[in-house]
Amino acid sequence: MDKAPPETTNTDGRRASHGSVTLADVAALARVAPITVSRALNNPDSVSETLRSRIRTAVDQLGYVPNRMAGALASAKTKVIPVIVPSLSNVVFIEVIEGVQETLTAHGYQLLLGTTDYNLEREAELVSALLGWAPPGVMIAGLRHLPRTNTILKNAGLPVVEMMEYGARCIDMNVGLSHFRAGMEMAEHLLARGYRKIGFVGTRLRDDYRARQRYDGMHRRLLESKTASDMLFDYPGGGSQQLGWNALGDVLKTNPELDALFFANDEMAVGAILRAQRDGIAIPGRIAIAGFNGLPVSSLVTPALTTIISPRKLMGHTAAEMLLARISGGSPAARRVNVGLELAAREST
Amino acid sequence: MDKAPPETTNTDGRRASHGSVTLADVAALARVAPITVSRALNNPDSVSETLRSRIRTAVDQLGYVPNRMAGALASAKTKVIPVIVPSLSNVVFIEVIEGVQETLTAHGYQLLLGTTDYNLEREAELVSALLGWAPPGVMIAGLRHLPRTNTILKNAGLPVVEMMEYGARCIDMNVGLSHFRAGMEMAEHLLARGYRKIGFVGTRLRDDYRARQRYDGMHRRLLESKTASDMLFDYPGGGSQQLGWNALGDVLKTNPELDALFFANDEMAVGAILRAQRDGIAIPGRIAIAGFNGLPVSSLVTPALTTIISPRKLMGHTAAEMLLARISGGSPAARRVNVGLELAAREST
DNA sequence: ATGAATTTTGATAGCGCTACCATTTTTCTT
DNA sequence: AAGAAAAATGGTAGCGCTATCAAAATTCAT
Repeated sequence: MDKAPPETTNTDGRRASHGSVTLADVAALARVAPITVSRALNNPDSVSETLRSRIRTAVDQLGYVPNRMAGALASAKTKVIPVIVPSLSNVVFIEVIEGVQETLTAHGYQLLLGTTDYNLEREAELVSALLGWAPPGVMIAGLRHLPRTNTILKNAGLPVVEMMEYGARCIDMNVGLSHFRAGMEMAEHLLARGYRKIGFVGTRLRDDYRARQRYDGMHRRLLESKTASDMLFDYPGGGSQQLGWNALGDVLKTNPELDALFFANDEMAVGAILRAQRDGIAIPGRIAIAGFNGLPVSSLVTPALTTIISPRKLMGHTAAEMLLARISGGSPAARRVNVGLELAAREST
Repeated sequence: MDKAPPETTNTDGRRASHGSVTLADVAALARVAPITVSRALNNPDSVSETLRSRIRTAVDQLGYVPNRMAGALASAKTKVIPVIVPSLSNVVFIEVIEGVQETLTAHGYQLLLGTTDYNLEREAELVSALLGWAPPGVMIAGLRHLPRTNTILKNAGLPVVEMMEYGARCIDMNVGLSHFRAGMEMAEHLLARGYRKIGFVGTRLRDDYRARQRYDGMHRRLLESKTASDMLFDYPGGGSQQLGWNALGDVLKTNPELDALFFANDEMAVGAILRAQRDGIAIPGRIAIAGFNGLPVSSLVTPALTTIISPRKLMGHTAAEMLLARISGGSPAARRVNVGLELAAREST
């Protein structure tokens, strides 16, 4: 905080980055070689106490901030990890990111965020662009990508974790849960409670193929039962509470024969419950409602929402830990982890 | 996708970053000078059509991904912008980030995410660390930082936008709203509806000083009125629906004389409403409830929640636009923007 | 005390890219 | 057609840091 130069450009007119205080300046002030300063900062134990403290003083005095670019370029190592998710509007991704962030931060890594808006083309571009940062690993949502994306990631030869869904084939590592199975379990539950005409309400199902997998799971189980049938409702727009609110009205009007609705997520399901409350529609009397995710709100609404709880933060933690394990040369406990799911049977069904 | 080398290390045993295909390789294949490839990629118009297509072919054939570190080091420019927020558990920050992300992405910038967990010490470290990426600008939540943080940011001499709150003194640019005013307006509203004993329910108010400012605003207005009084409740933990749910019970038991509760955010307020619904507590008959933020759910609960709507995504967009304007040399329309707020008087009061 | 093993420090040479200026080629002017 | 202006291309020299190996200083063993 003493004599940081106000100008961003050097006096000689040549390029300069930010504070313009370089490692060499520190070295000069501390009367040591630049490489020693580098060591003192990155590997303190390899420098004697004397020099270390002299260097620390110089660093503080000059307000030196290491240029990560230069360091990364020289060592071909960074501590920035791209995390690629479809969207930030969905709480689910947020919580996974949170888990990832917590673990990464604890190990001194930074998170470089990319969103694809469920567009695989954009995902491919993003992966390419982010690889330009020479990251030590990549975290990405989903198992389905363009062939191009798979190729790029495989060729990059770095640790990759695919998150959110669990499946047989992954690029490198995989942490998630089976959405197909989630759908089956919910179908099982609804059948057990006597529902026979079940609607699945989702949004943008062509893009959100994980929600679609839940539908497929449900559909399969209902087919097996031979006594029940389903109906698929696909709305445009994000899976918000407002959408669930609207959907309940629509569906009841156009398909009064339905006796249960399985929503693609808790947000929508909660919206539907709030609508039912407002309009005096009996749940589960008139129609049963189920969701997916196990958001905290699901247990607070009346009636409490039947849902499938997914361990989102755990997923983030696990994924980050696996990645870090691989980065530091070791191998993770397992290359594929199914974090599982838990059906919470509550009042709404 | 042709001949990407499987190894990460060079044959000569020296360091290599990722794909190891460099600009020089592309140049060799296209039979031009490296600098021409650089130009073809960064400033296509300055290269003839002939060479440009020859270079593009070479790039595709080799699967070349530019090394951003090297580029950034050489040009002292990056397209990565640090965004520093207290937490990801709060929807409010997410929506601002979303807005920021949309605008930044549209201009080819990347978002480097940092969270402080409401810890100013950590914030200072984060700022320092992120400046090491020589970013062209910085976005940070809040106007209150450690003196050290202010110094670092000012000395860095780059565009800085402070978001979320609007105030007189900012490091460089500021986009937000006045939380003090929000508190006053809510007090005004509650007074107008005849409430006189008002509780403010928040969490971690020492850290979340913006919530505290809302309380201060309310307190001031109530003092002026001379007829009303307030009471402050400060809970530990995050401001979740569950916490609002619990708080309603606590507060009614220990302070039955209260006739209104102003929650620090909509999440808590909605939790309280859901609890009231479940327990048959009349709102606003027994007690009025108000929130802050204007989350979509606030208008879906019964009774609909009175709240103050803050334009969060707009804040993110505006902030990002101002920053980009400054980065590209221009100056933003204004250095300080008050995005304003809107009180939605609904059924819960 | 003396040579060997160990620790600490330094000199050198890039990492992959772009700024800067010089050179060549093309287009324009009269 | 000859020279001037403009456009396209290239050579050189770093950006700030760290890997590698070499040298110096220290500690250890006998």
